Amino acid sequence: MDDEPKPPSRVPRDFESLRSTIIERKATMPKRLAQVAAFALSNPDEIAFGTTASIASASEVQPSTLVRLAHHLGYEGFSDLQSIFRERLRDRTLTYEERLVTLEQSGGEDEDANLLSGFISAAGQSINRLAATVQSDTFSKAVDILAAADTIYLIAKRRSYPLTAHMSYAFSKLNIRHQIVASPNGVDPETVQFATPKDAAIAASFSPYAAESLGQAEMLKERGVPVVVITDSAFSPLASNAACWFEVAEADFAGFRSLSASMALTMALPVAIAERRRKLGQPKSKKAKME
Amino acid sequence: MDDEPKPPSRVPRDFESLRSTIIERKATMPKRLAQVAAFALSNPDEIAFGTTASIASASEVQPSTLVRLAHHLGYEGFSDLQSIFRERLRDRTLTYEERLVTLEQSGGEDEDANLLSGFISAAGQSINRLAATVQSDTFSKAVDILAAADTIYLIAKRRSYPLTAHMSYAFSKLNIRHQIVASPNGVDPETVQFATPKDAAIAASFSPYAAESLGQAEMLKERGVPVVVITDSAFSPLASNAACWFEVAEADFAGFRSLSASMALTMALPVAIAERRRKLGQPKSKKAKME
DNA sequence: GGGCAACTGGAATATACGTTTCATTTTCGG
DNA sequence: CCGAAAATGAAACGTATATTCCAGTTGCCC
Repeated sequence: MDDEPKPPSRVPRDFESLRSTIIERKATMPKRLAQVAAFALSNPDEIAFGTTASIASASEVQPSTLVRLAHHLGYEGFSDLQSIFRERLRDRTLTYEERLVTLEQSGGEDEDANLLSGFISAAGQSINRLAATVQSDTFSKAVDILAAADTIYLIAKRRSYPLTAHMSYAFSKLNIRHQIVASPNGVDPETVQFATPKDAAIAASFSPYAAESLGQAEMLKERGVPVVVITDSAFSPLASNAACWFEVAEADFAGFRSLSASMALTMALPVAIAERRRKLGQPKSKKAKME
Repeated sequence: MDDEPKPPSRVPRDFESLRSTIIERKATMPKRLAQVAAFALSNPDEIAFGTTASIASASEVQPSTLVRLAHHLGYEGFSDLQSIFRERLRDRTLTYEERLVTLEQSGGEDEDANLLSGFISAAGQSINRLAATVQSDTFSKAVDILAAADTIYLIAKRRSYPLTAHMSYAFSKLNIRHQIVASPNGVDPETVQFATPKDAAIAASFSPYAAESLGQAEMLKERGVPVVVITDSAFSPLASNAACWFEVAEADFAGFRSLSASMALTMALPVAIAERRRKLGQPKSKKAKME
């Protein structure tokens, strides 16, 4: 009955602590309690909005079990437990989509503002999609390859060029030897010829794929240089040549595709590479430093 | 009593329609109804989770007024109205922060993944902040200035250079005459000297401000060239020289600041300029086309 | 395998909730 | 300024809700 006298372990007052607590204690819980606890974590919104009756039938337990779970976790009752699930939704920061609706409405007929909000929205969508689909193992593999490289060749033309521009800056700051394949005097093919299998490359290209980028990536592949690819689909001609590749689905607006997601990726890469090298005693970057 | 027989105007079933409906009809509503309707729009979470009693006291009306509002809008009762506010929270897509917590937990000790999620998170924060703080009038003013310009000079060094790189691409695609102030052979000061008061410039720089950018912006200002500035605070040395300026607060991670927000802004600018010129009979871009 | 504690299901209960009702006040046209 | 209609405040009402209680079942230790 008096389950709650638990002075040692404090009761979680925010969703994340509650989540950990449940995961931690689930193994030692009675069957029905564990059952409804699992349901709660996979259907948090159901707990937030439902009633004891509705949740009970959805999770196939008795309403009383919900109260028992709450007591078991140290809460005063189901309502107390429920408040945690509600707080989670309550103060959630607005998504930009929602903010932008407000912006659009306040702006009224202001076409400029609509344009701006459109691009902001596209950027947000891209970021969100990246966050949802990121495969961390692909990222790790890319870092493996690039951290082992002597020189990293950077290939990205036209719309994707800003990615290269930023990576070049970051690599420089981090003492990582690299070479942009974008000369003003047309010696790109020759630049690529200098690459050896001890080097590596990052190639970014999105539909419609720049012919130059494809050709250069192809050439590197033939020379045995591993190429890390950032592109927009599995059907990209770049993907087939890749040692590993990222699929980044950028949203577009007014015909201009966002670069936000790719940019986040290309910001993370240099730092991750530097970090990896630091751990391994920086076999490459040290060399680069000396010259 | 029978308020609801309103076959013509359908009852809004999603939050945004409800919002519009309320805004539209607020003027013709009785005092108390308008009062609680306004409260509902500014405290939607309160409606979603509160009870008639709690909402009534918070908005300083009687509980019955809530039911009256619901009926007035055509709902079956308060609970029906409340469900709209709940749906809004229910299916809201997760914020990346939340997704990334999951990513971090699933990734466990994976440091690479943490780095990546950090950059994604920083990008998302930047976008969100921009969405929240955008002043559309500043944007309009910037477009006014730039649409009237003969040639647009682009100034952004080092970390901000990708912004210029993208704008140059977009301007080219849109047939807008521009000049990047970033020559490989050190003639930037001379380039800037060509500018006249009929031109305009976009300068982007963030702390620590690149001395070159400051100097060139200053020089343009002295020559009477209006400068649109993108920077990170009102105290930026660039802000004082600006014809108009944007404050963009980029989040940073691992010492590298995100460019997502500024990038969204610099994507919107060229399109907005092109659009403005199209409306005004493209007095400048036509000229640029001919030469 | 017996006995005890823990767990579970289902009904009982007190409460809090949304809603309705009605008296009072306010608004506005004549 | 009067009177009808609308709007409002306050209390009463029925219902659905969270919670408790108790009987039945399961699991486990001695």
